[in-house]
Amino acid sequence: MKITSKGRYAVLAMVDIAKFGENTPCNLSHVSVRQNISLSYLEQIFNDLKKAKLVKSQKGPGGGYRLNKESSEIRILDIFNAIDEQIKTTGCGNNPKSSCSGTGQKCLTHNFWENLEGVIGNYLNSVYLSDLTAGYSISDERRVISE
Amino acid sequence: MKITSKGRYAVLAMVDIAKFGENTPCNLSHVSVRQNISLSYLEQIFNDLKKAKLVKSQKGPGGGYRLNKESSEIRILDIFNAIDEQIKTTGCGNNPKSSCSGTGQKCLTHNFWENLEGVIGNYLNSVYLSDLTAGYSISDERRVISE
DNA sequence: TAGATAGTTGACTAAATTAGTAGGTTATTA
DNA sequence: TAATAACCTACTAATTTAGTCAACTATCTA
Repeated sequence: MKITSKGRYAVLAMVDIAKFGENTPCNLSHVSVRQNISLSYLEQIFNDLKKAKLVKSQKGPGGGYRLNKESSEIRILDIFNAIDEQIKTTGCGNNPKSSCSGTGQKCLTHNFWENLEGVIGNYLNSVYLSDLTAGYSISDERRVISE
Repeated sequence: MKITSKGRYAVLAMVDIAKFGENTPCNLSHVSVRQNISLSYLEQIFNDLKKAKLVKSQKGPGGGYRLNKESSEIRILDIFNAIDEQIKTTGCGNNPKSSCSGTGQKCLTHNFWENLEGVIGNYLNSVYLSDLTAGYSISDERRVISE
């Protein structure tokens, strides 16, 4: 159960933009240095973010990226969707009608995995970019003591 | 944000064992056929499950695997831990003191990712194997409508 | 209008991980 | 003692990830 670096980077870079791009556009070289992410990789990510209209761009000197909405209107789930970071725990294909593991019917655990996806999705949908820039604290949620 | 097949298989196979192994040990060939999982792969998985004492084995003809506890005492998180399916969304190493992306300090999103891990962990910790054998329903939890 | 800046695009690739396969050994029981 | 089924280790093919590289286009400023 992991997140891809792309997903982590996308959220981190959006927080960076939200934080440093309030008055002036942020160019990716700066984001790259501040957050320690490869510039070329950032370019790919911002390509997706722009297509999803989460950011807008300005070419040329002094240009860069800015948020396209208030950070209080951008949900983390929006960022995940933009870069196609799917929340996918079931074994079946994208078609919701398709069966699990090619057996022609739902596997014994299908509903459970769907619920897990729901739990994760609900959470990502409930957190806004503005929550992160405000210094989201660990005490905001109970943590599980695993093991 | 995905689960590995190993993780999916482990939970599915445990449900299978819980369901079909009540009176007699389940041999993995049968599980393999019923759940459509490679036998050799199942063997590896059950090796881990046994080490974690979630199942016990019986060699020889008529042998197989059975649960080592009541299914109402086995949490899904236990299964994840047994096969080392980690819930890991932060970018930093295993050492909790280590920094994110080698910068020597926590990244801007660190707390958020930790919270996400907590949300997932709490959920997996709250569901028992017995919930799944009882026909866990999608209506047990609210689902998010994403996109 | 030249040159620098910064976004845009697409093709390519090394490394890591996943998802197995293959082949044998050991223990048990009928 | 033959069949069964767990146990164990090494290997590998495929996929995904996490980038790199190279070129192009738009825009601003001097």
